[in-house]
Amino acid sequence: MVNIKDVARLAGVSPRTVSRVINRDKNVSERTRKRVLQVIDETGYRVNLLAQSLRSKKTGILFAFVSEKDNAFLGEFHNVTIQHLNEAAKKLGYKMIVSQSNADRVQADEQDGFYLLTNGYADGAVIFDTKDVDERLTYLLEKRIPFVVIGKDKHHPESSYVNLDNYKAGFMGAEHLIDQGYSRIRFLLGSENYTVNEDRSRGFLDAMNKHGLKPVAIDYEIISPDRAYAKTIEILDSGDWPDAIFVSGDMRAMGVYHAIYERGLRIPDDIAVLGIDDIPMAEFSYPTLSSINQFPEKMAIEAIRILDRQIETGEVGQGERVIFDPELKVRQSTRK
Amino acid sequence: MVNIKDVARLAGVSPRTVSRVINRDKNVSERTRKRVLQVIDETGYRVNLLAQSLRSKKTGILFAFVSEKDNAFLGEFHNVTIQHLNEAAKKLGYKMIVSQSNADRVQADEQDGFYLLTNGYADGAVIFDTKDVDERLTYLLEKRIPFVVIGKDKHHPESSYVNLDNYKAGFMGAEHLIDQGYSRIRFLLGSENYTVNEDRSRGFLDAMNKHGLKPVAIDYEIISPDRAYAKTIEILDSGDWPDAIFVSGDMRAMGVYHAIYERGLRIPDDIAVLGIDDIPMAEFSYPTLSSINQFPEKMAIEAIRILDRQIETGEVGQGERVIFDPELKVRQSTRK
DNA sequence: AAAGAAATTGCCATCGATGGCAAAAAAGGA
DNA sequence: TCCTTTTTTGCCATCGATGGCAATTTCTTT
Repeated sequence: MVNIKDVARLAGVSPRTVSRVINRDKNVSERTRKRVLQVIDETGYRVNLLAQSLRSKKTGILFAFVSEKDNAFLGEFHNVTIQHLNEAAKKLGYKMIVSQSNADRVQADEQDGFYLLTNGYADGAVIFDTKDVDERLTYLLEKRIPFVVIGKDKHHPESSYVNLDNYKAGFMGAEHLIDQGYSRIRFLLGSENYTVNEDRSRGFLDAMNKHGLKPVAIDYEIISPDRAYAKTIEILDSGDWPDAIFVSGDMRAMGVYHAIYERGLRIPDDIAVLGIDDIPMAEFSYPTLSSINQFPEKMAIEAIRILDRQIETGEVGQGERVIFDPELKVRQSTRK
Repeated sequence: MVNIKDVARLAGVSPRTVSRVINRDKNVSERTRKRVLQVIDETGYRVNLLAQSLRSKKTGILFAFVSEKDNAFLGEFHNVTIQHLNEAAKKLGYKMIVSQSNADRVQADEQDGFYLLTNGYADGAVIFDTKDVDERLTYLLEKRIPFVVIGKDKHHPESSYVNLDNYKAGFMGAEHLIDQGYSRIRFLLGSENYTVNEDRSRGFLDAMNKHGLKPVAIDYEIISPDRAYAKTIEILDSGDWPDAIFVSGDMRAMGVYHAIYERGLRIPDDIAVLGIDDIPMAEFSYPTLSSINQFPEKMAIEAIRILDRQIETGEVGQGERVIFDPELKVRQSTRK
């Protein structure tokens, strides 16, 4: 592979001059610039990013970490948000990369994406869905490596995050269903030890209490459409039917739909369904799915902005936070 | 950030010795090893991967490139395959990273993932779904940068790929529907200029011809569940109903389902639906979705194996190919 | 205890690029 | 034309790690 010295030799200049041309330094005469550019073109020379980054102590790369479990959340919030993160990162001149990394694995094996971040391959990271206690965050704070959580980290006052007001989302969802006249409401949620879900369930329960209702149950570990399907079948076959199912994640709501259809029931007449995420499919399902919007684009933009600031100023651990208000989109699936 | 020299100084040895300890070189006395390890522990030293990779000319990193458009294929084949690629890569000691990169952008802007690959940030790449003509592949071949396509590249005899026999998949799907007694079949496909889709449609048409049938139509650009929904509504409202819809992508098949439900029709009695991918949801939908399996896990393993071989041996451009036979999973959605 | 073999450690150059500064070349002024 | 100023270019050191080899230390052996 041709390097800067080769180019320099072929162009009859010093490597330093080639470097200047590459970096658009104006202290280069037009004549040499042309010559160098031509050699670059002829040889197909590409600057070595490893060397550049080593020297400059900057990679211009940001990681987005998804946990292995998350990836099972196919087609939901993460995918959409990553799209937006990507765009936002580009706008600020960063390169965005997605990698898997599991919480609770600080001294992770070298294959884990987290290893790349801690060992200099990136300038910072966006971390999705941290667990109740996420050792990685403690580690990053200690090392002063920039990061932003998408979700909530209640354990470190210094960590920055961008989050939906999940308490409000849970509250709002329950109250909407109650408003519509539903009262035997079941709430399907992801893993219990994620703060996001903890908040949602608190909000949900508070709303139920406020109206003097008890939820039929809150079901955890509903982390995919097929789990949602299986759980709903189980619920319907138990005989003790709810009149509404509130489910965290629109894709999972589709699993709920199928179970309800399979048992010959109708939405929303027999059972209402309310989702969270408001993905495009919510509008293109039958019946159209009521859902709570998380504003993934706004979240992504804020996340990158915060990360960029940390990287630029070196001020890590300022505990900058942005909380979004959930927005309810009422469609057919909850209209009695 | 603490570096190898700091550790060396604190441990009272030379950097070279620290390096030996890090790399588990056995030519180090037990006493110094202990001392060095202790200093590493105390200081929290982490080896700088940029420096390591620059020196060794190896990063141990593989990219998986998804095009921006692909990401709209939420929750489908790509997501699952990436999971498997990740695992397979780990097994062979690589770190796997996902990035967006668009075909036809060789001299891409610096933010594009492709730039990272061509400029030394990775050892090789898995490229999804190349277009009919993908300049990137030409470029990588010329530069002798290892890559494997998941899909098919009919333009370069030297490029390696792992692929489903898409012709056969199209053929098999059509023939299954015909066997079941359907004859007015519509085929919904992604972008026309992807070789994958070209092959599927050829297979489909050949099967129809073989049985003396004409497809009602082949519809392209159906790249997401919502597009599938919209197209199906359009089809149903046109009055000229098909009796079966064959759709590339199970997630998109869900869009078809919703449109059919919305128009008050039943699956498979009024209209049959057949998907491709065989994602978990196929089994957990109502009715369960017949689908054609692409064997994402096997594909991922083969892809990584091929890539690893290229990297290890330096033999790039051998045109190694692995083609998988599609497997039809018959479920309720196509049983008359 | 001396000599030779084996184990351990350190020095230097290198991977590819660039910041800082000095040297060289070109331009401007009298 | 000579001197000063400005522009252009090059040298050297450095980012952090490691391969190759030489130097040193330790261990064997007689």
